[in-house]
Amino acid sequence: MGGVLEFAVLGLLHESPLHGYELRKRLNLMLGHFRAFSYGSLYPCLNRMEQHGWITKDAAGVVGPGRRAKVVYKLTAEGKEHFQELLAEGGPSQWEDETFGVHFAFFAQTDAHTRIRILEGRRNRLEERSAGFRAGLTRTREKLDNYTLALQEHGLESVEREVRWLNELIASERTKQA
Amino acid sequence: MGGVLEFAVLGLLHESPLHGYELRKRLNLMLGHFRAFSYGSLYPCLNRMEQHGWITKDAAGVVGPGRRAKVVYKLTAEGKEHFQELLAEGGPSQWEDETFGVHFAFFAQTDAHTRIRILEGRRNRLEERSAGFRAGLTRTREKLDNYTLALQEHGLESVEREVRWLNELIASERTKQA
DNA sequence: TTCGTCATGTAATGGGTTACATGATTAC
DNA sequence: GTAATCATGTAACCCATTACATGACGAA
Repeated sequence: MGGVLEFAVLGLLHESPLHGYELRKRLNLMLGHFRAFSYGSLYPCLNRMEQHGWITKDAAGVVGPGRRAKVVYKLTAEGKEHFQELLAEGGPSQWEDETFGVHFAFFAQTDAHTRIRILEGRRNRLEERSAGFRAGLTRTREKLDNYTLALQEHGLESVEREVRWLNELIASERTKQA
Repeated sequence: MGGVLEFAVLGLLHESPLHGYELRKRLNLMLGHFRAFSYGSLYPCLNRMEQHGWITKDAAGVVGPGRRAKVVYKLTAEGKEHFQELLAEGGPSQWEDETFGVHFAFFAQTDAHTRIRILEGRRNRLEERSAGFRAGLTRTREKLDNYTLALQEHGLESVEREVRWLNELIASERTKQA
């Protein structure tokens, strides 16, 4: 259960009902470089979500004999509630690489408190990581070959850059609050 | 088969024989933020590799009654050969996010030609991606909310930054060649 | 009439994680 | 003696991909 895909579907359907094909396009457009989902995971996921009662499948367009229905998925009341719960969580699972991006993409639907909680959690998580990087580098610098070293240093800089970005976002959230 | 883990194990055992626990530590140290592997994937992978004849399992230390052996894994001749083949590939599969880092970490064991081929492939792959980002941004900029926009822009900058890094590496490989 | 894109799905497979189970060795 | 870390594994599960199968609709 859980999973990024489910959350993203909930978020997109929250804006408007969609059918699977369109859903997938928006998903991959929105998540850009973070992830790309295939139909092989999307449709089964939609079915599971229907069984949970979070969405409904409605046939759209003409459904004659020998015609296949175009299926439009729509959030139910329970689905909306479930999405709100997930949105408000802001716990450690929202700080991971794969999940953070998706949660961030739906920040417009959250309150400032949750936003700041997630942004700070993410930043702290990354700061731990960069500390680990630095520790590893000072400990083993001379034992690493140039390529491994270059990789570690580039990784460290990437993390530090994301931390700066998060700090800017946090600051702007705070001034918005005030 | 294939997979990042297998390649990384081959690469580490190429340097020296190791037992599983140590292997995992080095793996996660070397790959830093890229990935982390658990024993639940490492040990089964080692078994598969043994069945392929790429590595051997040797008992190390005292093995008395009621004592468990410490198992040291070692590359076979076929294993070395297989690793060399994988190293020399430099095809599209080496340009992906998950694989590139691992291949890069073993660049010291490759020749300059392969290195440049992989670096350029990776750079081209990322340039396609950043072009896609830019296209998406100009097409949908006004339809996106501020958060989604911020995410896309940060993603774009990350990709552009990695492209610059790769260009520097490529340039330095070329001067080394000359 | 054929090509591209829209559209919906399933089956097989892959490659990993978590939680569990067990035991040895080291440092305090 | 006990806690931390070293050490080896298995079983159940998860979440995704690939390849496949099918078919509608619009434009050239």
